[in-house]
Amino acid sequence: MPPLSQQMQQLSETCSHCSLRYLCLPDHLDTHDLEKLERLVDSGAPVVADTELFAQGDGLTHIYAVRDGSAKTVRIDEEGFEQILGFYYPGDILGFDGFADQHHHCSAVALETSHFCRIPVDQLDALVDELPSLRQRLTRLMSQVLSEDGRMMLTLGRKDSEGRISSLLLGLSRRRALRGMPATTVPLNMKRADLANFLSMRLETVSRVLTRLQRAQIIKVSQHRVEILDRDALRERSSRGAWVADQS
Amino acid sequence: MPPLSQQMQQLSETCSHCSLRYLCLPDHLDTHDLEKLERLVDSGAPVVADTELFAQGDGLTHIYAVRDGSAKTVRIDEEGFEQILGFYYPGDILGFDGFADQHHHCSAVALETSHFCRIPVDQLDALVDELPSLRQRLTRLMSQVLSEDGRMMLTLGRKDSEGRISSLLLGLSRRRALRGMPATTVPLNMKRADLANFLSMRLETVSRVLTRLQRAQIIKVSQHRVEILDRDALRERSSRGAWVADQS
DNA sequence: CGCCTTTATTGACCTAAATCAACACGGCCG
DNA sequence: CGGCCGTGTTGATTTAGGTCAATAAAGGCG
Repeated sequence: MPPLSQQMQQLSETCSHCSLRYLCLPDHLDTHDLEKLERLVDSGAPVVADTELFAQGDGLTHIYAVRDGSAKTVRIDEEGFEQILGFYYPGDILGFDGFADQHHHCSAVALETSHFCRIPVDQLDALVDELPSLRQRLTRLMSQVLSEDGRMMLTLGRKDSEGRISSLLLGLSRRRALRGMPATTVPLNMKRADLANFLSMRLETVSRVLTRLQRAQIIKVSQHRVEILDRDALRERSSRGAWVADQS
Repeated sequence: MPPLSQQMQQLSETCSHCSLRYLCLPDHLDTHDLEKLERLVDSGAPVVADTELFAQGDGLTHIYAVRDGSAKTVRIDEEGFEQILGFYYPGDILGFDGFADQHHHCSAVALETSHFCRIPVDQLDALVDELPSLRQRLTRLMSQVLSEDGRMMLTLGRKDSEGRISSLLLGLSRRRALRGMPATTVPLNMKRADLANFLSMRLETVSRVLTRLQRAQIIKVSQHRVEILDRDALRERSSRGAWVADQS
């Protein structure tokens, strides 16, 4: 048996054996195309917590897939305001927004010590011209993000604090389920301030809502881990908060 | 001289002569590639106000480019809440979010009597495999949307009512400038309720803010048209409202 | 281990904007 | 021309959640 480090290396570099291949880029590629993609992928050294994977404004050289661990993307707008745009888990792709002008429009930061697959954009680009299946896969992934963004705008715009937290928890739980992980336990690896920023609330409010939901026996909070006790109640609250729009 | 109808027909179907080609799909395509794209484009009949171009859930058969007029996209989420996702002007593309699963995730509705270029997705898809330049163009356009969505989330999350309205007005103005139209006059072709829905405010608040800005000599409102009198002040207010996030 | 910094919770107060409600305007049709 | 309905404006009241402030855990480090 090869030493562990070499084993990991191998694991990291073969999409074909990756347990996340159906979530990630490789989905829907045949073995031949997949091989070609694999050759581009390079799994770098582990990225420690709070380290930037890429920074807003950087040229777009790579896109990244989360292998293990987690990350957030942050954007600082023209006026200097900071907004967390999303949290990313194994199988998620980081960097799509850089295709617009070949520069990243947000920074990506590891939430914990994590591993990422790096894919050089120029080579990917060339390969995409060669493999229609890969192009289609990329298009779909981007389109998915688009459609999730829509959902997020709705959450930010229409839901009250309880609705936002509930939606977030359900969303994280759903994404865990997709990855075959226990969906009743949701680890909140990010800080309260990150949650608050992402949901556009104050961290005091996040705290309050979490304890309120806990008192209502809907969740059980323990520092950086939430147990979902009553999923239906959570769903109910995630929509309750939303207000109906006026008729146009 | 050919009759007007025929003249328009011709105008509609040749991207090469379209004044919007640098905003729209054709940008960066050479004449040869452009010709091939042109053959796909079909400009249908005029779409009257409040008519659906496509409906949420419809299969993705075409994507659309606004030729003249304007449109909005609306999404109704699982819980029945309605959210306007965006307003679209000449040169903008509608339908990108359908690539995820070949179904539209929102409806598109004309705000006024408008013309759209229809592009059949299956043929576009085939052409994209053939023309790397077109693929790149599409990727960039989608990526642009992604990056604008980010900006919008920031607006919805962090800005107060004045900031939201100001940002919207500046945004619309900027987009007019891009199209070579007078940027100090911004027509608000949508209803107040649409504005309110889009910005996640109540229509009363929209009204109040507009009059407040008018009283401050920053804009001049007349039913469905806003004159920007003091752009700097508007810019100032568009950021003033935003609150700073807690440090992570 | 104990100190100090960072992160999280809880409380009291206040403000922006939602809500409720009345009213005004403009266009359309009889 | 006058009434009516859709649309927009303005006012009074309420409330969710932001703000300020104090306290409590938790984690890091000499």
